[in-house]
Amino acid sequence: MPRANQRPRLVDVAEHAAVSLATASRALAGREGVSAEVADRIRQIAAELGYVANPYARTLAGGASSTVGLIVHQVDDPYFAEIAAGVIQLAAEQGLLVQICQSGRDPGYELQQLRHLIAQRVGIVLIGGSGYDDPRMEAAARAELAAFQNHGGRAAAIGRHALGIDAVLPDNEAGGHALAQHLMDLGHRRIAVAAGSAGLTTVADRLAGVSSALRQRGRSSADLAVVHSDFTRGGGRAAAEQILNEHPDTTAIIALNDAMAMGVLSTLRTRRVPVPARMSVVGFDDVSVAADLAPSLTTIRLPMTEMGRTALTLALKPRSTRIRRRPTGHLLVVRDSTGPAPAT
Amino acid sequence: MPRANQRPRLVDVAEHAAVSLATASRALAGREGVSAEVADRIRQIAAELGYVANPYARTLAGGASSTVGLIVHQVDDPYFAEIAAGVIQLAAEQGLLVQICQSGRDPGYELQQLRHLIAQRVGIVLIGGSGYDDPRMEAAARAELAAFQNHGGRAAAIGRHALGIDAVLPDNEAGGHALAQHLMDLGHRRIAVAAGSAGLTTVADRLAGVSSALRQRGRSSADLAVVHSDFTRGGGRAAAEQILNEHPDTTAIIALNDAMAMGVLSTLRTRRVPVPARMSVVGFDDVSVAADLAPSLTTIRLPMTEMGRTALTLALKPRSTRIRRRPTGHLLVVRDSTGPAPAT
DNA sequence: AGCGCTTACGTAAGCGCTTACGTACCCTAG
DNA sequence: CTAGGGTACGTAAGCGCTTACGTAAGCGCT
Repeated sequence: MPRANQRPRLVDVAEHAAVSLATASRALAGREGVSAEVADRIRQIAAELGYVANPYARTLAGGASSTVGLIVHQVDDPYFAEIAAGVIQLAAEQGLLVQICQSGRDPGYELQQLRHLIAQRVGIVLIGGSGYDDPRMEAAARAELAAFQNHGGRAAAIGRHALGIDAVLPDNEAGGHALAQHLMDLGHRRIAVAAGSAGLTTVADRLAGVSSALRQRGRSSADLAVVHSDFTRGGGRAAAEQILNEHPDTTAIIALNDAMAMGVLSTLRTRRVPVPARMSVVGFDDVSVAADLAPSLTTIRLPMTEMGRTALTLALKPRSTRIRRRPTGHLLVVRDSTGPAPAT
Repeated sequence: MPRANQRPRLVDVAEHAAVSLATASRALAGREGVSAEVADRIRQIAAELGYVANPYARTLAGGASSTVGLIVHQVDDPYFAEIAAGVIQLAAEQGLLVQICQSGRDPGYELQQLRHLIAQRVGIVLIGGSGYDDPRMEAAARAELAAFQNHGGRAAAIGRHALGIDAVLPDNEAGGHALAQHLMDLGHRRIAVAAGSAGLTTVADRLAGVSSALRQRGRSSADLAVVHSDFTRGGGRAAAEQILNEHPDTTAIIALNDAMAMGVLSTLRTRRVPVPARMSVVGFDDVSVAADLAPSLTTIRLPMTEMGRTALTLALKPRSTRIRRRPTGHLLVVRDSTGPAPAT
C-alpha cells in the first residue's frame, strides 16, 4: 500500500503486481530474467502509480548515477552558454540531470569544483575551458580525472586536450589559418592578434594557425604583433588599446575569440577608427550575437551546441582504451567587419 | 581501515577516531551531544582522510538534499544565463550543487521538467521564466509546487508571480513607465511596442507601465501600437518588420526585452533606418552585450545575477506562511539608441 | 524415469548514512 | 548513601534500491 501522501516506492509497485522487489527492479531496469508479460504488467503498474525511482537509493545501491557534472568558465559567457545548452538538451533527452559549476577562469577553483563534483559522486564529468597555465594544476586535474575513470566514472573535455580524457576539439589551428588567409587575401600586411592568456592550449593552437598561414605566404611570423590579454570583452578592449598604441600601422586585428572581438570593436568605436574602412576585425567562435553586432563580425563558426552534445555522447559511450578526439567542423563566416586593406 | 583505492566512508573516520558511527555523524553535522574535544578530533581526522559524505547515502537516510534545481527558458539566452550565473555562484559558496534544466519556452515541457526535478528529489526548486499563457498549465505547476513544499521542499520563482511561491520580482511596471517617459521627454509621440507573447505576466506588467506613462501625460494608450511576437532576437526582427509596415509614422520602438531590441536594431539596420536619428529604440534588462551594440542600447538595468542569488537566498530561508515577494531595483540606462524625435 | 540445464522468480544482504533509543557515567540534592 | 537527572556516547534500525545467490519448475536428452 502506498503511504498516504508520499511518493510510491518500488515495494508499492511490487505489491500491486504481486511480485518480489527483485523482479520489479529487474523489470523496470529492463534487464533479463523476467518474462515479457510480467515485465509489461510491472511497467504498466509503475506508470499508473506514477512511480519514479529514487535516484539516491538507486545510486547508493550501486546503480549508475544519472547525473552529469559540467564545469565551464562562466555560464553567462555566450560561448560556454551555448555549449551548456547542448549538454543540457541531450541530457534531458536521456533523462539525465546536469549539475553545473563555474570555475571563473581560475584553475585552482576549477580543480576544487572538479573535486567537489567527483566527491558528490556524479557519474559523468564534462569539462570545458582552455587548459591551465600552470602545469602542476593540469597534472592534478589529470590525476583526479584518471582516478575518477578508474572507479568507473566517465569524462570528456570540450575544446581542451591534455587532460588525458576523451575530448571534442575544434580545429583551432585550421580556424586561425583561415582567418589569417582571409585577411591576407584582402591585402592586409600589418596584422595584429588580440590573444587570450598565453598558456591556454586554445590560444596556442589558434595562434599557430595564424602563424602558419603567414609562413605559407612567405612572411615571417615575427611580423605579427601578438598582444596577450584575456578571453573577455574587457580583455579585447585592453588588447585593442595596446595594439593601437604600440602598432599604429596595423590594418587588421585577429581577436582569438568573439568576446575579445566585441571588446576590440568597442574600443575602435570609442577611438573613432572606422571598421572595416580603416581597420578590419575578425573573431572566433561565432557566438550568436556576432551577427547582430555593428558591424556584423567576420569570424570562424564553431558548432558550440553540437560540441556540447558530442561531448556528452562521447562520455556516455563505453570507454575505449585509447583517448578519442572528436574534431568538429568550422567555417569562415565573412560579414561586414572585414574589408580590403586601406590604401597606404 | 579505508578500503584500498576507495573514497573514505564515515566508518573509516569513526574507526580512526575510535568513536561510533553515530558520534562521528553528529560531530560532522555539527549537532550537539558530542564534547568539543571529541568533535574537533573527528573533524580533523575527517579532513586528513579527505572524507566527503556521500550525498546519496545522506539524503537517503533522511538528511537534507543538497542540490538545487533551476529551470530557465534557455541557458544561452543572456538574461537567463546571468540569472543562472548568480544562482550557481551562491550555490557554490554554500556547497550546494545546481541541477539545471531548460524549458525551451514551452509550458508543457517546463511542467515536465519541474516534475522530473521533483521526482529526482532535489531539495530546492528555482524557476525562472514568465508564466504560462495557459491557466491550466499554470494551475498544474502551482499544484506541483505546493505538494513539493508540503513535503518539505523549498521553492522560489524569478521574475514570475502567480506560482504561489516566494518570488523575486523586478518592478516591471515601473521600468516600462520609465522607458515611455524617457521617450516622451525626447518628444516622441508615435511609439510602438515590440512585445513578447501576450499572456506572459512579464509582458503584461511592462506594458502596463508603458500605458500608465502615456495616460499620465494625457495620452490614450489606444494610440500605442503593440505588436506581439516572442522574447527573442527573431521575435524582435519580426515585430520591427510589422511595425515599419503597419505603423510607418512610428519614431520610437520600445522592445520589452533586450533580445527583442537586438532584433529590432538588426531589422532597422537592414532597412537602413538610422538609429536614433530616424528611430529611437529601447530595450529592457540590460544584458551585458547591450552596451556593446552599435548603437549602444538605452534600456532598463535589472540586476540579473543578484536576482539569481536572491532567489536562492529566499528559498534557503525557512518558509514563512506568507508568500514573500522580493522586489529588485531597476535603473534607466540612457545610451546611444535614443535621441530626440525627428522633426516632422 | 532420471539426469542436468536453462529460465523465471524470490530471499536477503548490503550500499553509507541519520537518528531514535538505550546505557554508562558523573553530578547534585535529599 | 541513594534517587533522580543530565551529558556523552554506543547500538541498531532503517532510508529505497540493486544484485548475488538460492530454488522451483520446465525442458530435452539418454
